[in-house]
Amino acid sequence: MVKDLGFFEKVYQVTALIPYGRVTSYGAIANYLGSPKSARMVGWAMNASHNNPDVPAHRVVNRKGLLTGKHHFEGTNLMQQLLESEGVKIKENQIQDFEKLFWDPQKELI
DNA sequence: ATTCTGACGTGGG
DNA sequence: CCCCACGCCAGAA
Repeated sequence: MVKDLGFFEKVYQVTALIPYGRVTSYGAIANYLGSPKSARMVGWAMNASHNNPDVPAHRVVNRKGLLTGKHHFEGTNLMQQLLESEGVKIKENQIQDFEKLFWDPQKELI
């Protein structure tokens, strides 16, 4: 029996469900977890997601579709490369057509 | 226990 | 749209 999943674990679970080529925001995940005010914690969780290779942290950006966490990836544009390899267009750290690619767990993951 | 931090979000100007 | 200030809360030291 799995013990009570911590906040981080939950974040990983949801993040791992983000479809290929889609993106979501820290706030959306936090909202889905029932803590809309804990968006920062989602980012913090991403910071600790280095142990979880299954967590596509590059598909999580801030509410503007800006790659604010790219500096936490190796190199200077690994995050962008990963996204572009999935067909996501990025210009100046800004995801193009962010609204179209946005994946809201609360709506899609009923 | 206390203090600080942060890959955010919102509201006001 | 931009900029600024504040709240938020789990984890680390």
